[in-house]
Amino acid sequence: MNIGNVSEKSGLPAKTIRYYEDIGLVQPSRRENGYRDFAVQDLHKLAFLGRARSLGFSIEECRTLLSLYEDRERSSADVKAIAQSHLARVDQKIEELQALSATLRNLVVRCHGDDRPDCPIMDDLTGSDLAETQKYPAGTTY
Amino acid sequence: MNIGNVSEKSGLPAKTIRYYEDIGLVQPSRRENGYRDFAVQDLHKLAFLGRARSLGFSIEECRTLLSLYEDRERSSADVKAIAQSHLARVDQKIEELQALSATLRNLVVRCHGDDRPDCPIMDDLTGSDLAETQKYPAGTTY
DNA sequence: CTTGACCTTCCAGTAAGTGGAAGCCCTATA
DNA sequence: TATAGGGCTTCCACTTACTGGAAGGTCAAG
Repeated sequence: MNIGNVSEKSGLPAKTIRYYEDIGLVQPSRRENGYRDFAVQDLHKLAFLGRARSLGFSIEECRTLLSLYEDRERSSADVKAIAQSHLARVDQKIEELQALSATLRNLVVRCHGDDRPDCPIMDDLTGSDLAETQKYPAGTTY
Repeated sequence: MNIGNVSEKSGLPAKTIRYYEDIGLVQPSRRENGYRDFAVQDLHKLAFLGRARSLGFSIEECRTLLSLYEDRERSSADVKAIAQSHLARVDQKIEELQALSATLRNLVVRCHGDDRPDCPIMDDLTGSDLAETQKYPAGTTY
């Protein structure tokens, strides 16, 4: 199979597939004319990678998952561990973004959004709602 | 003020401050010995940038916010627009991650996590829960 | 005079690709 | 048979927002 064919079937851009070869995730053979020649197994691997990436696994996690994928003796515990730590990262990120969202939303609703310069968002960014003494402790010189 | 001093006061690493100068966010003057010499206004700008970055605004948004910060005639509407579109992006990201989290969680709870190779997570990644005809439509040749 | 903390610049690397240029290869058609 | 097109190749640069490190100049203290 040529790369265009594999690209279409796997849903991955040809560029990405070449990149995956570069970093050793797939090793297609070559024809005499230099064209890559993908086996069905390569296509399966690439589809696997596409799905794993779409679930947010990092390339290095994908590499490990791929080796587990090819290991008939694997323990599901090893797979689960990777998924679990990824899930934890995702959930952590969600929490961070939710806190961020709350802060931003609060600023946005308090901003009039008119043609005057007064702006609680700017006030937050400039720290102008903090006491001067907190921003620049007494006795500070520059 | 030397960069170390500004770094400490703004909470930004010296490396980051130099980078911000590189991309034109601050323009400290130079002493005879080549050292950067930051004015109090520079410190304010850097603190502003630190806060804006911590709220997730991109560097380019920060650049715009900084110009609004320095514009006494600005409209709060301009500031609000930036914050609002950023908020929308954040909320969108949260939704994506929540969908992702749900999918991962579902896979994780269904995985026994023992020493056998059976694994719903792997099944998802390999698409083995899809009908073969869906994966490889009849008549497909490689 | 030396030591150590600061400061300087420049280069490289991060994650995971994406865009583009220059140049083969293959097939169909005029 | 010449040529046009589409597909394939490699290589380089760019993206975001820094971060690490090397090599070397500067400054104040002891």
